[in-house]
Amino acid sequence: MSSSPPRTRATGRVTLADVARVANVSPITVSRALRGERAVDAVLVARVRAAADRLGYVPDPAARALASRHSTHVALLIPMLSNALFVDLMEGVQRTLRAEGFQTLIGVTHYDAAEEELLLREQLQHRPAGLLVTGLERSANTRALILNSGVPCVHLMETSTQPGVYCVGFSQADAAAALTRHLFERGHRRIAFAAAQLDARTLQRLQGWRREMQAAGLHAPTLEWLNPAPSSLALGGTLFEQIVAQTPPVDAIFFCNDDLAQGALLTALRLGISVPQQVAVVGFNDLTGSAQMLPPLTTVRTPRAAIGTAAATMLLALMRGDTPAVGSIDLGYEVVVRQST
Amino acid sequence: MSSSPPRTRATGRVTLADVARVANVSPITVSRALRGERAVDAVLVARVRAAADRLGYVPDPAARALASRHSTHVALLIPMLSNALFVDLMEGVQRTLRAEGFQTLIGVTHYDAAEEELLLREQLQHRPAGLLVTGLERSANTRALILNSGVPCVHLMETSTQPGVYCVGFSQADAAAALTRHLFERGHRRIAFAAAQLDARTLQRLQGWRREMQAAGLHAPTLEWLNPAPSSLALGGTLFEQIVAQTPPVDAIFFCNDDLAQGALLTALRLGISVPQQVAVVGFNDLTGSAQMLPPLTTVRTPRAAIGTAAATMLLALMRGDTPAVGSIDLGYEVVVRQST
DNA sequence: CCCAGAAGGGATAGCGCTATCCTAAAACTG
DNA sequence: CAGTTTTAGGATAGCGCTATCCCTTCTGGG
Repeated sequence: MSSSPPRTRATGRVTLADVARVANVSPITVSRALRGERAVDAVLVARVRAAADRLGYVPDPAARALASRHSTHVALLIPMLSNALFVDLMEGVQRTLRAEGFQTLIGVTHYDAAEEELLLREQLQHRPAGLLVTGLERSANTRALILNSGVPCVHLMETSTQPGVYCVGFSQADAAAALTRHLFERGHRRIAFAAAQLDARTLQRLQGWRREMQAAGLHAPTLEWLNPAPSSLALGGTLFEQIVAQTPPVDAIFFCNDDLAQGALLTALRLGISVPQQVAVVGFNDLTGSAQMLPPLTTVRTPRAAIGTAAATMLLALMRGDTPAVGSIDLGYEVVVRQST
Repeated sequence: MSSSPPRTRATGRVTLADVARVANVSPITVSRALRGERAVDAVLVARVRAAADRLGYVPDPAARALASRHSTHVALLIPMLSNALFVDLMEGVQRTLRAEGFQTLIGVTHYDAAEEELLLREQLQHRPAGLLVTGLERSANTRALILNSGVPCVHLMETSTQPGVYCVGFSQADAAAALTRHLFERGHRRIAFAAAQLDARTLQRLQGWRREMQAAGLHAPTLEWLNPAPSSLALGGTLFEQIVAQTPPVDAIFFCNDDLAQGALLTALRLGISVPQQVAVVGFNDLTGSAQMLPPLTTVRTPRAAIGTAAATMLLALMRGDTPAVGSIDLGYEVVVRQST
């Protein structure tokens, strides 16, 4: 009984060398055959494949990363996962990257620049193959960190004309402006803008609203309700109560996010304030539930999943060493008119 | 100008060897000093630390994984991220693991056993240091995969008395039973049970409700409304409409999840059906918005974040090679009574 | 028919770290 | 104080893979 299995390594793992032995080629040929790297004779490729399958060979990512100096990890930094927006984004990213053999490592920044920098530092230690970050606004420090790392990076949710900066998103300001014009069309004049969190994208929406209000000569500072607290249904309700108590009364409220707007609609029901007759309400992002509200919420549908997919595709190109033809992809938005206006 | 920097490697990376040279010790001593492995003289540790700081040394995780045959990755498999439940779970896990230097890799199974097996296979190729999976129910194949991998594994959201199986969760059936008894106390007799998705935990809740209903002699098959479609506000509304149309009328509805219940409450408002006067409504999980509903929703608060934290802590122990004193941790639940009952 | 160039296989040498064994000195034991 | 054990540093040998260079064979043009 001296016949022993062909495993040689102490770890008992099936290695490239084992496959090479069985296929009767050199290890490097196995490596090339399996990766499709360089030209390898079709006959040998078939033999290698067969041997690998028979032995149940699985390449070791750590060894691969060490030898090639590239991991198969992509770091994705997003502000929150309690916002469905970012869940959709993440799923689009993950699906696309996974199909190409990349792992997605998610970091949640909680809208905190310092936290983002820390997460980035941690992630960069792991030599990610690529980087996906939310938005363009970050500390000079963090920006330098990304640049110096040499890791390809795509920015999500916004657009930019800056050369060498890769983005996939849409114009938050334009979307907010379009929604504001929709309120004008419905005859609303005193339109309040209520916002929470006050991150970069929220402020861009504020700009879009302001632009239209000022152009129409309707802007007034007292119409701006900016609260730095995290966005929530409860806060939306509170803001709504405050805003409707204001004199002279507003005839519409633009909430910077659907969850605030949903909270407002529920509070309106509780207070017996009729929407849109007494006051119209709009939200932003078209989150789950907005269509089920009473009345259903007018909002802006944003292409989150598509942004995730497109950004991941762009990153894949960058990681391959290609230079994308366009550095900034604008995927647009869509005003969804429902009964709240 | 023959003085050159001490970097020797072609990659330009600061390595352990560089630190060793500067600290005037052997590389293995640097390795031990920085990891706190074995006893190293305090003086040397200080010297190594100083040298590492000065050079900006960052260990290479790939090399580390290759040499030690352990990655610092933990795979977390969850059914969905669009359910806030799992987001809370994930955040608890990630925070705990990150503090100990572990990376969390999230896989979303979409409640699909085949998808779960595929994800698991992919993850195991990366030699994770640990595994966190949702629930106990999976194919024999998948269970064998986990067992044979030898990777420590903790199961989330449920409890078990089986030896060698590590769990952190609570009894879904008991929680559902408690909520059913609450409805009894409120005088309800004809209590429908409405469920979607029909995953293992949903069915456990069904069992808990059935147990109480049968014990009270109130059970009837026509009270069970089981829909395999994914849970959503819209589906909750549809189910509600169907159930209230039933004769003889039910006086309460137990929705297996808060999103269904929220959809039901909104539909009740639309239809002018008063809750809880005409029909009481309860949900499960106490998700965002349930407290803001009209009327606020009676539900069961589940300790998601705590489950994530406790499971990660247990996994850390297992990865260290320790055997936890208790294999199954029950973190309980809390019936939250609001105005919908 | 000779030679340049391409195609395809392999040998070699690491990637950066840690497991393992070894050794010398220090700290015990009775 | 000889003999045993502990402590702590280091040498060695990989972990499993790929980058790089080299060599042979084949192709086609002049």
